[in-house]
Amino acid sequence: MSLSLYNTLTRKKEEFQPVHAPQVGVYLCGPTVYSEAHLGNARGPVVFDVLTRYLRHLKYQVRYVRNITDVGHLESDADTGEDKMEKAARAARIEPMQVAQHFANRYRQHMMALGCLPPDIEPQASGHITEQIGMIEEIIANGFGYEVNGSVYFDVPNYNEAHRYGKLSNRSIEDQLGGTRDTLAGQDEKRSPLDFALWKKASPEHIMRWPSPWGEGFPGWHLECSAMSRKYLGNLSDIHGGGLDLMFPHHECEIAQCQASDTGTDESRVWMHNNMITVNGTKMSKSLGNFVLLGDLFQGPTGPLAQGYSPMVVRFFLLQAHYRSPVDVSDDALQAARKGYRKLMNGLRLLDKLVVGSSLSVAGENDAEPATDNQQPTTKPGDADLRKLTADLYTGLDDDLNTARSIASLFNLLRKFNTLATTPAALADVSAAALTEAVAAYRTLVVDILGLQDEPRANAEQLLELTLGFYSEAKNGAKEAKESAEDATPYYAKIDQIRAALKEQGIVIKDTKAGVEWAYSEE
RNA sequence: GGUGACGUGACCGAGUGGCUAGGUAGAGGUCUGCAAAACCUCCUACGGCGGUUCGAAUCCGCCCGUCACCUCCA
Repeated sequence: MSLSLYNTLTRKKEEFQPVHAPQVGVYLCGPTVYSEAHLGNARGPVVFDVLTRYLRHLKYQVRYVRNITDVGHLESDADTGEDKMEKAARAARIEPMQVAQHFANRYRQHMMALGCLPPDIEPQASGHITEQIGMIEEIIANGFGYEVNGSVYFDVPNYNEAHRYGKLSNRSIEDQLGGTRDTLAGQDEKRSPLDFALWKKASPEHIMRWPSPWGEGFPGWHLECSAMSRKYLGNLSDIHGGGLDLMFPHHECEIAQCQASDTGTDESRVWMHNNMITVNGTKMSKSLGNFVLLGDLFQGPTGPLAQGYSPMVVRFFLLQAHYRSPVDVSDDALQAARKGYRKLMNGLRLLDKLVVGSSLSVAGENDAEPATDNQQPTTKPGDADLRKLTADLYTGLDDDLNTARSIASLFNLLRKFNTLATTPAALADVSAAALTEAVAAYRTLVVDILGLQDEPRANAEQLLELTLGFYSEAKNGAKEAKESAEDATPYYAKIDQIRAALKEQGIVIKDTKAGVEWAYSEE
């Protein structure tokens, strides 16, 4: 079995072949940090987290790059003065970089909560202005860029002569010219409406600006990824990804920039695009205002949802669908996911008992029949079924990262585990080897690859209060018994038992006039 | 207008032409002091109309419907 991935560039599933095995370079277009991340923003990171986890499981040496775009993109072509970052900064009366830092911090928190391992490199666009300028110079030198009034544009028609602009999104420039909508303002500098900015001259009020050969300005909207991918993953990375809505123009422009610069490649061998998250069938987006912010979602009711859902439930929910399918958010769907997630976690907790139970039953078997051969049979009748279920775990993942199928396989294996746990006869029917293998595979897939962890639902202090409640009841019982001259011994026994049990946990009970209190033991 | 998806049982959601997806909900049962969990059984669908085929949810055509991108967007 080997991993195959759907490549947007070739429009088919391809067996994954690293450019330089065993190294694998993965790039995911990260957030523009001018606002809170919403659920839709989480899908790509979760999918790519599973992808990189799985690649590592397959023994590849992965370098995972996920950028932070902290150079604000302009609100529109027409708006030459203010960009998103500056707008947010002005609203909050702080530095644009403070805005970027704030939302980058929030983003990392949310991603961590969702179980996404931090990327190996998290480059910031603002820290790679030099690299971006260098790339622009190459593009100009190669005849695919031109300067006008301190701005530099990418010459799409000219580029299209030598290469094909639109190879990723399957568009032709004729179609795009024909279908151009209302002429946008601020386009007069461009030779063609299809051209896009590589460098923009900063207007006097523009705060985020850097010096360049063309004067003070800031880099274009697609350049940072091309420049940073090249810097950290070389001229040709293995996998480049993002949301479907980034395919055009963002990724298309990235490819053009790489081909037009000295990079001279498609930037990445495989291009992957995750589908959108929808609300009532419509794409969740900032502009439509139908978004669910991650911070709100984890906390409680928000937008179309009547209640909150924990990060792990959200992660499981996202992984229950294939990444190229749209996913619709609703309370019904999330609640169903929550139950499924908990079922999977209960299974995780069952695993240890299962192995212990197995060895015990094996020992008992041998004790009962000391005369029989002491050697454990290497295979038993139940092994075939168990091994089949185990092997099936990865068929989904191997097929274009189909987490939905692998999760279905997990539930099938879990049913088997539950049967084994409750049916000694069935347990005796499988060999320790097959069982150990199955248990390890389940745990590896759930924890290491899908990145699902048990979320503690019970609060330790609340559980302690509960215990202290029973303690108080025993105390009262003892008191009443004493007053009515009855035997209080059973109550004292219970009291002592609770005190001893808690003491083992490092907790001492203190009977005060105000009531029962506790403290950490100082011993 | 161009490009590209998608329409699966009560809900969510996989699906490589023939073999049970899975989760949730519902019904019945086993187990159980009660309950929960677990297990077993059931409900078992593929937008419509044609076509290809021994056989199609799966391939082809048309129609209906939904969505996405073409403008910042994961």
